[in-house]
Amino acid sequence: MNQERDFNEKCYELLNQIPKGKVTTYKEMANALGTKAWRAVGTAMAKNTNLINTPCHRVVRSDGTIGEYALGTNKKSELLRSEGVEILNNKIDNLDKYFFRFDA
DNA sequence: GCTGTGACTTCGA
DNA sequence: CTCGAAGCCACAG
Repeated sequence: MNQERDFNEKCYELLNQIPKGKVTTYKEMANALGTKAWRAVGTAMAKNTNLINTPCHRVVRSDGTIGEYALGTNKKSELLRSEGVEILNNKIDNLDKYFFRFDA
C-alpha cells in the first residue's frame, strides 16, 4: 500500500516546489505526476494527510478559480492574498502572472 | 453557464 | 478482503 502514499507524496513534493506568491493548477500537478486524475489530487489533498506540510491552498483550478478548500474557500483566498496573490471574487486576478510551472 | 461524462484515489460498509 | 460511493476537477455538449 505504498502506492497510495506515493501519489500523495508526489503531490506534496510539487506543492513544495511552489514558492510563495505563486499558484498552480490541479491539472498541471496531475500532468507532472503523469496522470489525468486531477480529482485524485484534490481528493487526496482534501482527505489530507499532511495539510500542515502541504500548502494545498496554493493550488487552484484551471480556470483560475480557487475551487474548494478543506479550511474554506474564503480562507484559501485569504491565504493566497496574504502571499501576495490578488484575489477577485474567489478567483485569481492574473493567474498567468502567479502561475507556477513545474520546470523540473 | 449548466449538465453530463471521464479518469484516479480514498473512504466507508 | 471486495464492492460501492464520493471528491479541493476538467472537458465536451
